[in-house]
Amino acid sequence: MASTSNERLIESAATCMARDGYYQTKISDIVKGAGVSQGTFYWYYKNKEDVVKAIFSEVEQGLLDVVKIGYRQTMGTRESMVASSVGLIASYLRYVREHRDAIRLLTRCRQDADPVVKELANKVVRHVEDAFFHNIQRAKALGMIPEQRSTDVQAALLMSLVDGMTYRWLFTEVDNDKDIGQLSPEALAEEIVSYEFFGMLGAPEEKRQMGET
Amino acid sequence: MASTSNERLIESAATCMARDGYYQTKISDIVKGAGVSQGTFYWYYKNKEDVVKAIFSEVEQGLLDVVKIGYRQTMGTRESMVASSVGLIASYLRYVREHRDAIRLLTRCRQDADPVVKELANKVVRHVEDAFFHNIQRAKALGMIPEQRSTDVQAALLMSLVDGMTYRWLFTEVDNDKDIGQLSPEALAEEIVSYEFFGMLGAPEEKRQMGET
Amino acid sequence: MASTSNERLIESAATCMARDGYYQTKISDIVKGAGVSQGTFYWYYKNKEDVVKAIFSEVEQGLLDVVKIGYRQTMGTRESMVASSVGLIASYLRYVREHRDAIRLLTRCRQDADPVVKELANKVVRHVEDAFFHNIQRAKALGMIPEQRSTDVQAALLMSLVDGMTYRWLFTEVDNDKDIGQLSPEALAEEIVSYEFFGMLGAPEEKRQMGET
Amino acid sequence: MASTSNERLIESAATCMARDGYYQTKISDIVKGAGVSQGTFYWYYKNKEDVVKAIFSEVEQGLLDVVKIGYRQTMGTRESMVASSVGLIASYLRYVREHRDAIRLLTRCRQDADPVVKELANKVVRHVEDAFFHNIQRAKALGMIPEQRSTDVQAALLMSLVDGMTYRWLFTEVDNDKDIGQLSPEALAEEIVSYEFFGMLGAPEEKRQMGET
DNA sequence: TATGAATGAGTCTTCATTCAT
DNA sequence: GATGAATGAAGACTCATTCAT
Repeated sequence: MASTSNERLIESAATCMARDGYYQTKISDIVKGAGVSQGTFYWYYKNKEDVVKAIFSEVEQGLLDVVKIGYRQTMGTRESMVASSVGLIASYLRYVREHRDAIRLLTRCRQDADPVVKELANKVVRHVEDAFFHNIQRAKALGMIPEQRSTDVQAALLMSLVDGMTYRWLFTEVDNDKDIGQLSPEALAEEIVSYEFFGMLGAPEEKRQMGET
Repeated sequence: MASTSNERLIESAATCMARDGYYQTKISDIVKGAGVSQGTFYWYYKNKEDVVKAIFSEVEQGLLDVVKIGYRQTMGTRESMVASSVGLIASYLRYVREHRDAIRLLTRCRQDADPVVKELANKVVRHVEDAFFHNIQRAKALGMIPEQRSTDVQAALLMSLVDGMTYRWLFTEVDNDKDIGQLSPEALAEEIVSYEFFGMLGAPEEKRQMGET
Repeated sequence: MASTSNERLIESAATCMARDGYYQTKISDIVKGAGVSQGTFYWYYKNKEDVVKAIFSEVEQGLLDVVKIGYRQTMGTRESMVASSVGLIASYLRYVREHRDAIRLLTRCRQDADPVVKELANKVVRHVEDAFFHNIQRAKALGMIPEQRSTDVQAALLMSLVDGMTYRWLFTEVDNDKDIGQLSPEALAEEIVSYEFFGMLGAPEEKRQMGET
Repeated sequence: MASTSNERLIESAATCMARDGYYQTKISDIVKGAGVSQGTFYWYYKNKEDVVKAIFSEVEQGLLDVVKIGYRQTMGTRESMVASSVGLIASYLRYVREHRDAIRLLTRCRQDADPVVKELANKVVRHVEDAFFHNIQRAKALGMIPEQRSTDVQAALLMSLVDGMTYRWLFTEVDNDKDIGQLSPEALAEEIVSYEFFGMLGAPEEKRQMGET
């Protein structure tokens, strides 16, 4: 509770920037949110760029920790692969839900922030995609996924899927969003992973079911 | 040739805003790019919001025209469905490549622009997603796609895929981007559609091929 | 009378900066003095540095025009040399009195201004000293002044004399200043030139007079 | 060795202010240079004005001690007068060279500092000029210098000479300054005194030498 | 239609100064 | 004696917008 000025500043900065964007957030908004004076901001940070860096470095590690756990060591059945993927994506979704502000800030800054911050944000996301890439590569090496398709493209497709759905899930206003925002992390993860592995046509058993119907 | 001030303003605005973002683009940048005076801008437009609207209304119809062609009327084989999807996505990609600036502007404004413009941009994208939704629904009605999964979610997944890959394809610097930026619209469309229908595990024939190897 | 905003700005800037110094002069002071708005300043000038440059380039030419007239072409008597020197210094003094503000600004900026402005101010003064140097050199070439002493040092001594006395004459408050501030340009010029040529011991005829007394 | 915080503050203040000027020197610069904290400054001094006063009171006495030694008691030859003047100016130059920072600070503060400090700096210089004044007056009383010219003006001329040349000698960058900066205190003193007494036309013996050549 | 001078509110940033520890 | 966190007033600069011509 008796948080330090510094902590209050970081938190307020994340909240404001997630809500209003990097450029639209004024230092005066941040300090108002933190309940400190204008000068105090500059005691801790050189400028806006500086706070964002601090926020990013916190979030990057968290994200990577989650994604790297997905690294598969041994062969398994297709079912176990799918199940562990669902588990991975679900942890990812739980993580981002816990860190909504930082994640939204990250997403926004990839498009709108000054060049240094932009590049930093993209680097974070690139690191996550790299982790996805290695997971796919490993699955191919273990013979669990066919090798025809480019792993680069597949990692990009997966990243697009996860990224886009995360945004829809967390940040799109409900009335526009049908029911996606209501899904549990696990349910959404299941949808994503099903799509990831089987596409719109679904898993064989699903197809079988369909054939039977 | 001798384009009007108005045309030059629209074009300059699109270029500047695509490059710098909505808020970061100054009226003075736009008029500089258009080679007219500050006052002239205000003769044609009330403010920044006003130009963006003009740009958006141009692009929305184009996008919808492309997507609505994909609306399937009659039953066909799975192969023809996939082929026509590839055709659809490829036209989409060709279209956005032709209208890079407007598309990038649209994408950026969904996240960073004043509320009215933001909502406008999101509406355009929502319309595209609706078109996807109806295409999927129709395919389900024709029995070409299993019906278990929520069409809402599937449309969102497809939109994420198309949106994310479009961004990667057009706007990410090459060195970070491996070879995605180099793909032809057709090749990229093929990758997306394959993923869309069959996921990472690939189409049955691909799996068969793999099995035979 | 109906002077332009630009003219009013230049004049106000010179007045303020002469009075308060480069760094202590606020843009808000300048615009207040000019009776225009803050924004108007920035329409005409990039910043403080920019106005000062404009002021300096005006004054430099004026100063050089005065000093260069002193360039002696033909041999003459010692009396004519002294007389023409008095004329030169007197015009110089009249000029600086007419341009008090610019001159004071120049003097202050040689010590206190940002590096670019400082260097600019010093350059102006160096040009004046160069003109003095050439005048002395020419007088030596014509055999009117002994050649033992270094012309560099002599020019510097003369510059110190003129500079220091100008400052005392124009800018030192009277009560501290005995009667120097009351002298006419011609009287002060006569004092300076007498010292310049004959030093404290005075001209021969003066010495003679003294001897006779 | 282990100098006190107070000593370190004084020294740092002199260094910073000599280099950057009164107004441009921040308290934070001073404490950085002294290696103490911001708060410590305010333990010893009320504000910037306060430190400068401390610095000035140190330097004033030193300067006066040097100049007052020049006070002539008894009649002598013109040569001895010149020689003792050279000695006086040379001590002065040695002194200011030893106290460069304080001297530069003093010089700068005469033009740019807040009114109290400015007046203080001017008072120091006025005291020096008074000492010059009395020396000249005494020389006149002893009949060693003609009396026509105003002693006030002569003292001011001498002060200008000494002041200007000191500045040139110590503080002007070499490449702009030809060789003045390279002179020894004695050589420069000789130049100044020769000019002081005989002006540009030189001493009689010099003129004779010239005539003989 | 078109110009560009003029405005002033809005922000970032600096820095002397205070004060609890 | 000494620290350094905290303050807030002051000042530079930006930029959307207006308006007379």
